[in-house]
Amino acid sequence: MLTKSEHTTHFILETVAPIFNKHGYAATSMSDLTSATGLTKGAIYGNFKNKEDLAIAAFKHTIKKLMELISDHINKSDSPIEKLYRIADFYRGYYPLSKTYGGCPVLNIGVDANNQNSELLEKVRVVIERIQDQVATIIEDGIEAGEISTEINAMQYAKRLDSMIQGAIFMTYTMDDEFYMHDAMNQIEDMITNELKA
Amino acid sequence: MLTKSEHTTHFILETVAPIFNKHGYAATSMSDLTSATGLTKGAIYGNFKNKEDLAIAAFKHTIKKLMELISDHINKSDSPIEKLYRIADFYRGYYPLSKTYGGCPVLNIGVDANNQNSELLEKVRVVIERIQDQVATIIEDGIEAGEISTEINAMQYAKRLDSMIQGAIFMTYTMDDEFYMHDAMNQIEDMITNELKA
DNA sequence: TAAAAAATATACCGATTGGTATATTTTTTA
DNA sequence: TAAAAAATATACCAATCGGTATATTTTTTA
Repeated sequence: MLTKSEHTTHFILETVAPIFNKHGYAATSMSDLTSATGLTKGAIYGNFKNKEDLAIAAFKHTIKKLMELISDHINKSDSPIEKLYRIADFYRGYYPLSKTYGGCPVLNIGVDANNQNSELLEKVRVVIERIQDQVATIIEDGIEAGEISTEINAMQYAKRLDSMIQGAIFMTYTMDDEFYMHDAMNQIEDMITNELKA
Repeated sequence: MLTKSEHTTHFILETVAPIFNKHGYAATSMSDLTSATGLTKGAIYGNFKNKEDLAIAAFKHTIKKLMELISDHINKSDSPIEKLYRIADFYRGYYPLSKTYGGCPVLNIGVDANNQNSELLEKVRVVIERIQDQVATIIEDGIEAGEISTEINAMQYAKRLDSMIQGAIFMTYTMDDEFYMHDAMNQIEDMITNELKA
């Protein structure tokens, strides 16, 4: 059973994460957070050392939830090449989904933390590397299974896909137009079919 | 000849634009700007209505300089298809170049302004649309000149290229690794050669 | 259920925020 | 070069900032 403070910690993160994600670190004030949670500074500072610690915990909280969602979606299939198609399929619905978290945390916190908060930036980098490692592993599994061409450099391809996805996320949010996301996923599916398949 | 205040206005924009671009709107304080310029609030508020007006003017200032650079680079060739290759070539050097402006203003201000400053976001959108229109026009010229396949949807392709470029910019900055930019430009060159060419 | 401990609220801190009214200086006009 | 105008500096404003010490309340332990 969760203790009272564990409940409060979770509640604070759940409430606060979308605010940091939407507005950025500097533009989010502690009073924004107290009024959103209905708690006082005493409660928040009792559970988190300071604003930066809270922002980092909030980022990790959102990432954990998102990573579980995408993992669940991918692992509905066992075939590596099918898993890649499933990644594209997941991101087709990413705009409305990520909106419920206040936007894409990798994009928003990545840009926000650059030149501003090196500790937070480092967390973003670790997440990006983890995502790319997972995609590269799927590609390598596909090569081993004979589904994917041996010509493919798994890590390079994982980075290329990640870069295309992040670009589509940025454009979709900035222009408020899902065309970018859908077009990028069409392109990625074509790449899987025409470049990756053995 | 420039008047005194025109000089000052230009000097303020030149000094202030990279700061807004790097730190974002909320994280940039007026005292950051007075100490960077060596001017007082009186001087700055004499030339700009308020902080938001200054941020908008600073964004436009950087965009104007960047657009001139890329236009000059592209227009060294007359052939539409060569112009497209030249776009890729321009962005190969974009990381060190844009660093001198405090980063990519479209990416940084686009993310920063979303959910925060609708007026600034609108300026970013107008710039993105202008860039895409110019690329689409080059593609259309290429189709008319028989250099580019008639199968190509110019506007769709311009958006796709733009999205890929923005993704590469984000990844390059966030990971501090030019691999992403170079790999994306290799990919774009391949697309021009294998998908666009008539 | 009473005492101890943990969690939360209250009240406050000095520093900084964007912005302005006015005084001073510099530049331009005549 | 003197007067008018423009540009800049100074000094100040109320509001808000992140953070903390302490009081109060709630929860847990015994």
